[in-house]
Amino acid sequence: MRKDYSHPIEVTMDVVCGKWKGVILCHLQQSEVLRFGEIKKLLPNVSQKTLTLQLRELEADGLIDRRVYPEVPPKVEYSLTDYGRELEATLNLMSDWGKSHVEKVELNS
Amino acid sequence: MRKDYSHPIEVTMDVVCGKWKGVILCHLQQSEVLRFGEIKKLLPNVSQKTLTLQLRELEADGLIDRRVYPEVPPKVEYSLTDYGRELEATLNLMSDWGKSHVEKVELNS
DNA sequence: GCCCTAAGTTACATGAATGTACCTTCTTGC
DNA sequence: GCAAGAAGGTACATTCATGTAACTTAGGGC
Repeated sequence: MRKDYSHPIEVTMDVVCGKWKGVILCHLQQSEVLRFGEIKKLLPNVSQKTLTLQLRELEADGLIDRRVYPEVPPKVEYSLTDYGRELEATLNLMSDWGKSHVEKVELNS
Repeated sequence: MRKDYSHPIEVTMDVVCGKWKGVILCHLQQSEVLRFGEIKKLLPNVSQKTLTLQLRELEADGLIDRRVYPEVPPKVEYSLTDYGRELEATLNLMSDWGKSHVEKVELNS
């Protein structure tokens, strides 16, 4: 953990609020297992370095599992841990709210 | 709205992921109405400028209401909009997860 | 007349987060 | 023996979010 939190929600936000973390988690929810390259294709605008970093942080926080196959070329698979799956309901609510927010904003324009 | 989103969860994260926004929303959930100074006391480490900015952004996104009383010295009250209240369940889940994450991390140390 | 008050604003500085470009690895297919 | 492939690492640059410090406003209490 990183610092002093005055409210438990800050913990969750710290863990989830990277620029790409939410989307990564959502995709892992749907697909169970994804390789690095597959995730990269799903997020066309993320850079290699940043994607690696976001995945490492999610791993360090215990949300995802990283399985390396000692092959060449390399093969690395990512999946949600049980612990990460405990965020499923939250992530789904956030997606739903986001969808309705988009619709709301489009109505007013 | 700010940019192209590839997934609806990005919208919610954009709206909620300021450094102080989650906590502000949680406090407004509990207290109904808070003055600027009260919020500031609840977040002892936020700077004046940043707090103002976060509140303005939440207002612009329709989550909170800002009521100015034309008095001197000024009086400004903030409260959740109905729309902001639709995030209640999400915020509560996030708080719960955060609490259990803290407990989990403390066990391993 | 002067200071205090609450909720700002402004100009400037800093740091963290993210991006770009290029290097590495070893094996298989040609 | 050369290139391609997947998943990185590294050095450096840039951008974005926050922070600091000082100024503003106008009425009430002294």
